[in-house]
Amino acid sequence: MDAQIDEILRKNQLSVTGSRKRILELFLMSNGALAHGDIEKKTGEKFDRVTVYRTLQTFLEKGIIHNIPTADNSVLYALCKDDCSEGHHHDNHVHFICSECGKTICLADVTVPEVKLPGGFLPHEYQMVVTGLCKECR
Amino acid sequence: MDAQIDEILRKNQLSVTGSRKRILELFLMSNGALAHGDIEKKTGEKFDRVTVYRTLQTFLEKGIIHNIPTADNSVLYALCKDDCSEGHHHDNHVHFICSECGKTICLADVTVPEVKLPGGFLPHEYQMVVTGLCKECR
DNA sequence: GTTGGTGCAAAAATTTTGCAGGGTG
DNA sequence: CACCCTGCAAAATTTTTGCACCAAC
Repeated sequence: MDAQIDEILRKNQLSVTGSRKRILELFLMSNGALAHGDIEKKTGEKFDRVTVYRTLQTFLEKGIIHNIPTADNSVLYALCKDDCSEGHHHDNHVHFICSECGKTICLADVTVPEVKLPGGFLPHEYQMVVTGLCKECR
Repeated sequence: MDAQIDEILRKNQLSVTGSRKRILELFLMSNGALAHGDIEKKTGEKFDRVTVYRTLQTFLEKGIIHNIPTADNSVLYALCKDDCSEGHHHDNHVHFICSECGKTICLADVTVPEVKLPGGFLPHEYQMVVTGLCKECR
């Protein structure tokens, strides 16, 4: 795990620092989406709030994580797949939001279907969000 | 138009007030999604910022509008179709967000394709957001 | 007249920015 | 050692809450 973290950071030309390692570790462990608040809690507020903001921003720019839309418009981040390059996400799986427990789940196996757009539109990224009840809450 | 607005408000057991009429009118005219900031601008700041917040909140609860998740996690609202009842939305058309001019366009003719979910998930609403360049900006 | 909505003020929460010190490569 | 990252402080922005007044029914 530790080696994996280092590799991800180095591959993106980022210096390996404590906060980056820890936050990246959280994403690898959680296997889901994290909010800014989650990260603060899970690190035990060991890092400055500002550092968390900047680290997330950096990860976003490098394409290590992406942000995902949620039902209540809070800000959630999730790990990108390996084939995300800088500024270019191929993260077109479906996100499921449970309206009961509020959890956001990445349905990695469900790919976003292609849609035909009216002429003139130049699509760049597709996102799909399904809301409903998850396994536990139904 | 004015009669239509009154009817919508009355149908939802809301008193007909200036701000509600104006904000609802904006949604009917825009035929697309509006951000909180858009509304403040388009009303010429005639109404208190707080009133706008509360009006939007009320409309949300009544199911007159719904919020749209966007790629950059800004908060957008759009009118619900007629068959939206309270807390029950069937607004499954595609939203297009232009990354150049920032406009959000409802592609009413493009329906969201059905996707197969893994067992256990009980879907309620499908939303799809496409980002890219619109006709004017490409 | 009663109920509910609005505006104002203030507080709370979230996010951004500047700068000096410290860790990384 | 040069550079980038972090923490602290402060500012800017966004959202929420309380209360008195006014408008809608």
